[in-house]
Amino acid sequence: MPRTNFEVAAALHELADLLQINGGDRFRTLAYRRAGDAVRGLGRDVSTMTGAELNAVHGIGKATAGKVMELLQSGTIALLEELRAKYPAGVLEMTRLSGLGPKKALALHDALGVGTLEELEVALKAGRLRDLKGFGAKSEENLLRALATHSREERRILLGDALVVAEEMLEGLRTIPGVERASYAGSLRRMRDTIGDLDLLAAAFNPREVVEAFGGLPNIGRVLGAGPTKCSVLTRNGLQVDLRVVAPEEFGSALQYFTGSKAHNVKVREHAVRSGLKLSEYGLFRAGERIAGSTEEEVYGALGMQTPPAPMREDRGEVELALRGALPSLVSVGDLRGDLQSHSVYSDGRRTIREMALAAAAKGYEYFAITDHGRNLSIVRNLSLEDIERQRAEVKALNEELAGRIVVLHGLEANIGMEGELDYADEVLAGFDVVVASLHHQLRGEREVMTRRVLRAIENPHVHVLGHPTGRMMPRRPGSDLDMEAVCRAALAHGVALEINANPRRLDLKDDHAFLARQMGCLFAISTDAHSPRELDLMRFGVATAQRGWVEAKDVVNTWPLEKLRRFLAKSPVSS
DNA sequence: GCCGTTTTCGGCCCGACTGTTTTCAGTCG
Repeated sequence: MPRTNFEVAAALHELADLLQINGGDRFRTLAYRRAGDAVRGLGRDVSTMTGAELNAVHGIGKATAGKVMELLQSGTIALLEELRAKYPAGVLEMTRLSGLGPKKALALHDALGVGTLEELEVALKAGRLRDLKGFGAKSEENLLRALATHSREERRILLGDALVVAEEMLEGLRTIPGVERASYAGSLRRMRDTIGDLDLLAAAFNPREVVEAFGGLPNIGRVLGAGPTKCSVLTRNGLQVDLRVVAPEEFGSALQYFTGSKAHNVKVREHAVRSGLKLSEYGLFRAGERIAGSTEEEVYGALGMQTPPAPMREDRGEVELALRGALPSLVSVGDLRGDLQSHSVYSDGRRTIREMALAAAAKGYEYFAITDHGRNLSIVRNLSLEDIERQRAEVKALNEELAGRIVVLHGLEANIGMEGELDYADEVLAGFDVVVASLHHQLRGEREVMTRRVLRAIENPHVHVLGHPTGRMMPRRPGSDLDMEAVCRAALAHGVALEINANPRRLDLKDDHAFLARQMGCLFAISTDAHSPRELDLMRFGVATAQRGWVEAKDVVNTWPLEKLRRFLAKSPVSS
């Protein structure tokens, strides 16, 4: 039975797609698609919601709420089944081909009886499309190519990898004569955990020359296409990059447009229309006259709203808040005073505690926790009871040596066992300054089982932080199926902070979960889980994920001064 | 189907490109 937000959203999107093929009212189609987006970005678990609660969500009306309830209770939607019976799955799949939308896919189905990708290929090769109205030799060629590329599975790359490439390319772009400003846009600027392709934007008066010079930058593998103001290229490692060059007075509106998300843009443009204005990538216009465009702040300002930070732009209510001047003040990298998860040579880290501490001090941190693995994580070197004593002495000596520069906290990353038990007896756990409890093995259990394990760990009075809560590891390992609302409730009740692990392969809590936890009033720790000094720099990815969840600095325990953090670690009341 | 500092009815974002046409529908982002 479907229960995850992802599955419900997928069903609504499929319903929208099939209705579109069916040729119904296109706004009805749009409504289901928006409702699907709303479910996906819900933050809370849709299967725990009542019909009335669903109906209260913006973009979900009475009819859609009814369909979702039907899906949750019966396992499917009658209308969806009806449409599935009417159109072979292949028709829907055909619309995934680049250049083939619902209208043409249906035309192929009706005129030629084509109902699968294989049948389409046969028809194409037999030249049966050529004489069909609306198709020609060119469509034939394009569809054959689309079929060939379709079989390669969709590739998205990790945020961390994409950002490195983007910054490299921006650096190159800025050296091109005539380029006044340049930025990356799209899902990368919104800091999504994975990125499809890179969108770059430049401001210049000589777009043609810029486009040409861009194609010659060192890390470009192949130019896919180029026009007077834009081009698409493949980098040497196969990432597609789209560059668009605009006039400087259009840069802000273009950046706003290309940053998205699409849903955010639609919402903003609707507001513009209601205000008698027109917003496009070329600027904000009143009666054909540009009234804003050179910066995003100018554009949003002229619309009477605050500028939402890019990670918030997912149409989760940020437009409404920005219009009321009520955007939250999101946590930023500069707010952090320390890192609460890291590893040394005592477990699977690559450097000594001293080396790690010095690197943390160089970042300007006030405190820093070393949290090597406990003894039940047998796949890596871990802490024996003797190790713990040696480590404690080492930390004490280090704190004397580094007094005034940084405070080292003696921590542990405890492993959550099959029954929620941790590595050591209570009196051993009590000896650490900070205990992070994390799942590392047997992550694929049933939701009830996994949730029970995590809840037991949270209830342990010596645990301060729940580390990388779901254990996901992108791109392959999806993470445990947890009742995240129950986890948040327990964390709140027991004074446990939820980690937002900043490693780009984890980003766990992920954005949606952080959004939910923030709504429920939870506390967070944003930690790098660094295994080397360099990995301390990963912090910005954790912060970006927190921002996507609308997390504020006051909710993040490692933005607090050491004294306040110590009260939290002592499980004493923390005044704000 | 959804929604409301113009609206409980009548609207629903904007522009570019492509391939097929001969003025435009479909697709995409």
